[in-house]
Amino acid sequence: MPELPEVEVVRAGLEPAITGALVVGAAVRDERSIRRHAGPAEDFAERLVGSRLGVPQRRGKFLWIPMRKALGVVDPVEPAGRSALLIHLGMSGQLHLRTEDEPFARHSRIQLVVDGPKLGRLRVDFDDQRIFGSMAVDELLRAPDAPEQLIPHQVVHIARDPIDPRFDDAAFVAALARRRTGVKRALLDQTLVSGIGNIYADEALWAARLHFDHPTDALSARKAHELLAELRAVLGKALAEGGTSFDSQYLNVNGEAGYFAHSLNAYGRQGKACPRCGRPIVRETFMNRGSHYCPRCQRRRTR
DNA sequence: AAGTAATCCTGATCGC
DNA sequence: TGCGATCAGGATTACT
Repeated sequence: MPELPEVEVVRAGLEPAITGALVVGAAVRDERSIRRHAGPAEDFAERLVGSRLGVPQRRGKFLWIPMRKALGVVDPVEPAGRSALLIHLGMSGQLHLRTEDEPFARHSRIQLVVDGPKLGRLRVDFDDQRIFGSMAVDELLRAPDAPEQLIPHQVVHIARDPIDPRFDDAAFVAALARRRTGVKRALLDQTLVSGIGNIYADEALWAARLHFDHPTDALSARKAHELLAELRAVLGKALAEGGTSFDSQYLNVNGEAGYFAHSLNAYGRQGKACPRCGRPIVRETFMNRGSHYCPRCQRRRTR
C-alpha cells in the first residue's frame, strides 16, 4: 500500500525517464483506471500524445507530471503548461519503466510510450491489481497557500505532507487540537496532513507511545510536536530504505522491492514482542482497517 | 459543519 | 476439487 515514502521513491525513479520527454503513445486497457479523468479514454490519450513532460511532482500520495502540447519551442525541462498527468497509486498501483518489447504485466491497465532526452524511448506501464489507483489529465491551478506553485485541481484540497519544506508545524498542532476525534483518524485525514496511511500511522503512534484512539483535543502541544517528529523520522527512514514491500504489491519503477518491512515495530507484528517492552503487539479493527499497537506502551486515555 | 460509515476492487487464503 | 466467505485499505461519497 503505497504511502508517502513509496510514492516518493516512484517519483524519483520516474524523473530521469520522464523529464523533458515527449509522449509518443498512450493506451488505456481498462477504463476504470482513468476514473479520475473527466472524459473518455480517447480524450485522455489525445491530450497526452504529443505532449512534452516536465519534472514529476508529489504532494502526499498524489503524483503528477506537468505537461504541455509540444507546439513550437518549449522549455523541455519545465514546460510550464497548465495541465498535468495526475497519478494516484491507490492500494496496488505501480509504475514500471520497460522497453517496448517487454511483455505486459497481468494487471497492466495503461501504457504510455515516452521518448526522453536521458533514457530514450521507454514504455511507462501503470499496473494495478485492485484498481483503487487512477490516472487523469487534470488542470493545474495556483496552490492556495503559494501562488507561484501549480498543483492539479484534484490535489487542491490535500494538505502539505510532513516533509514538505512549507509544512506549518504550529498550524498543524493547532488544527489537531481543534479536532474532536481519535489521533489516528486525524493522521489519516489527508486534508489535515497528507502522505500518511495505515502503516506509517501505526509506526509513528508506536514511536510516540500514543494509542490510536487517543482524543486529539486531549493531546498536549508538546506531545503533538513529538508525534510530528516521529512521523518525520519514520517517513524519512522508510524513504531511505526504498519503502515498505510486503509482497509484489509495492515495487519501484524498476521492479525492485523496498526494505523497510524489516524495520517495522508495530504494523503487521500482532502476537510478536513489542521491541520496547516485550509485551505482544495487539491488532484491533478500527476504521475498517487493522490497528497495531503495544497495550503497555500505548495506553488508551479517555477524553 | 464536522465526523463517520459505506463504497469501490481483486486475489490470496480459509473453512467446509 | 471447488465454492463461497473473508480480508487487505486510500479516497470519495453519502449520510448523521
